[in-house]
Amino acid sequence: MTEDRRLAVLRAIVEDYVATHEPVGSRSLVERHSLGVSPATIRNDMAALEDEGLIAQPHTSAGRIPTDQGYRLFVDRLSQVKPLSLAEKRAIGSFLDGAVDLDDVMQRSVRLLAQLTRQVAMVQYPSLQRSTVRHIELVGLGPQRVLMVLIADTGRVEQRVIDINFPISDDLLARLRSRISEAAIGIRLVDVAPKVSEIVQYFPPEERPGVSAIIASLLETVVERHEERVMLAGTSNLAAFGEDWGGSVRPVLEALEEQMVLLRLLGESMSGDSLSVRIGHENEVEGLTSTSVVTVGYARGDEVVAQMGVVGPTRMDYPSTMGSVRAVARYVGRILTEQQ
Amino acid sequence: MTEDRRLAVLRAIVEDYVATHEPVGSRSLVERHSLGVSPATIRNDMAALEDEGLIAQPHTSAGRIPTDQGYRLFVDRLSQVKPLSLAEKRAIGSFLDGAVDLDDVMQRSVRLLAQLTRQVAMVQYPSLQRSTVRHIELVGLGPQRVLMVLIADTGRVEQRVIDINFPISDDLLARLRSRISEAAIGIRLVDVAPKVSEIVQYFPPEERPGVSAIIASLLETVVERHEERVMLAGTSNLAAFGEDWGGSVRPVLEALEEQMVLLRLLGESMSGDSLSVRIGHENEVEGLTSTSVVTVGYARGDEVVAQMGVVGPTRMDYPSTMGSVRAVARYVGRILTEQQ
DNA sequence: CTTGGCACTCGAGCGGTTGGAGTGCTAGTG
DNA sequence: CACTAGCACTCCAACCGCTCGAGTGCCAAG
Repeated sequence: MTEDRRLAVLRAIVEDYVATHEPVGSRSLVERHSLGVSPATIRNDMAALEDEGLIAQPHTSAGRIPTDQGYRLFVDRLSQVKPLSLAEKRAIGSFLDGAVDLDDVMQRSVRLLAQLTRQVAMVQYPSLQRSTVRHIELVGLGPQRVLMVLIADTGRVEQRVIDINFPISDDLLARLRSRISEAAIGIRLVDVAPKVSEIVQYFPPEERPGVSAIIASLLETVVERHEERVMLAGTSNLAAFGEDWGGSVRPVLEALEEQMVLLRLLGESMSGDSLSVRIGHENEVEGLTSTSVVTVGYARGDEVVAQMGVVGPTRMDYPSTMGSVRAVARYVGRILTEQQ
Repeated sequence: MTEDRRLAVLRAIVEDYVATHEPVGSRSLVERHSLGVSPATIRNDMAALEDEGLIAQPHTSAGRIPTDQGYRLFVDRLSQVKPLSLAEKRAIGSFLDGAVDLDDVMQRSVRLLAQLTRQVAMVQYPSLQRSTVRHIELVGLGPQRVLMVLIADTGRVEQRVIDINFPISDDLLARLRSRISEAAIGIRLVDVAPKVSEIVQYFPPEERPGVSAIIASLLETVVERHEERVMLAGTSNLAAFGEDWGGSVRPVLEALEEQMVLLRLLGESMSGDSLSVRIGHENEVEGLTSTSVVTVGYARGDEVVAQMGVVGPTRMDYPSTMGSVRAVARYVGRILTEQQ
């Protein structure tokens, strides 16, 4: 079937281009892959593929390179996620098993991911919103200053210093703490706001100003503000593919410096724990339109709590990258699940 | 005096080269700076400067560029720290004044510094060692798990989850907390270890295993481990001077990704609050031998608590850079001092 | 539908040439 | 003694023209 061969040609082009970073021509194609036809035939197929917008030539009389659409089709229909080698699996284990903290787990996994894929890795902290509250602590630091510490079941710890315009006694603080704990512990953070808001009414009027200041601050801090955190690693890998790759590294670095951008990259695919691949212009983030982003959710128990992934050139090795990302995500998921 | 003119020539060379990024020749030098002598004279001076190792030519019949030693002399004797413009001063104020947290202050200042200098900025958190303990909290998370929160007078908050092999009751935890507080609050962290170690003896033998586990963990965590933290910003500025600048960006990015390297960069000059400038090969860190590092300490009250600074190409505008770094450091110091 | 043949295109690489910027040196001047 | 003018020399950067090879598109034949 001729259509089949065309796809085989596309696959071959993608693979060769990813391997060599050079436009691939009809001759070298038949030499490397045993396609059983002559270069001329391949040329016809290539012309067809070019009409369909799957490949392109940088200039007349050069080989072809895949377009974003070409990669898309390759990823969707022509490739399979490549499982890691045994050595790589072991590497994951030995790299991550020593982690003591959630912070530690996050940091190790992002580094690991960068190292495995030789690209820029990002790992999002487990979402606060989706976690349940395990513990809340209020500590008086001074007459008008309170430290609030919140611990989620994922092991995430958020702290914040709150300044209030009303003096707060230790006694009040203790009562407040137990009220809040009562109302919030075991509850998912998304659902905390209404529950906690009510508790103002349990306090006598003269205490309410301080109480509601703290509560407001608590809600604002935890529910709205730095809600999601992202770690980054492997930016030096940018230099490697920046050299031969057309564009300059600058806009990419700039984009990656913005937390907001990272969150968008990771957030856009909050669809579950299946691999998400966005290729070239599919990324709406300015500056990253010639990169691809591979992300996947990782779970605690059977609930997806956040995303991790990598950013690399569109001509990356998708099967391997997807394999690495998925493997690390699963391992992190297991760690999170085990350490109840 | 002929020696004076030579130095003037060196200064002119440095200034021109920093401005244009191109080797500067005798003719253009006399044109741009009114030195009152002819190019030929300048050439003689240049030859002398070259003999002294202060300037060099990339190849015969090209202009001269300063050597590391040339910059050194320029910084030490030929330049003055350039005060910021009014607009810049205002920018610092409006940028930093809204900060709510220590985290916030750190993050804002590092970004500000990157923006002002257009280089890579680093800011170190106030040293734990040099801080005094303001508050210690122990919170039971489960039968064998404790969260420890430590707050320093600088506003720095460190938290850590500790796993112990002995069950710990809430009551014991409370007693332990008050003992530790008693022993540690108001004490500098460097001096905490001996004081806190003693308190094991106040507990009955059957409780000692758990107690000493917690204390050991506390000391290890706070005194030894991630002791110093550094934030980074402006890596995208690397790309800008990577383009025309000889070397590739890669090794620099790699070096900057290592916390340890950053700490060394900032730590090497813990000599006080005076500006430190390390030029080119004076940096012993591999990968940064063609960059310069400008750092300065910032103080809380009258004690230097940490360092901040920037990394840039050796051909940076030293007076301005030094001005910016110093100004931001002072402002941060003021913020830290005011918000007791 | 496939294939071999053929003319055509275009970029990369090479060598030679030129122009300009810059130097060092020497001899001359206040 | 310090400075200057002039001159010969060097060398890079840019330009030009050339060739070579890889690659294409098309056509006619199997």
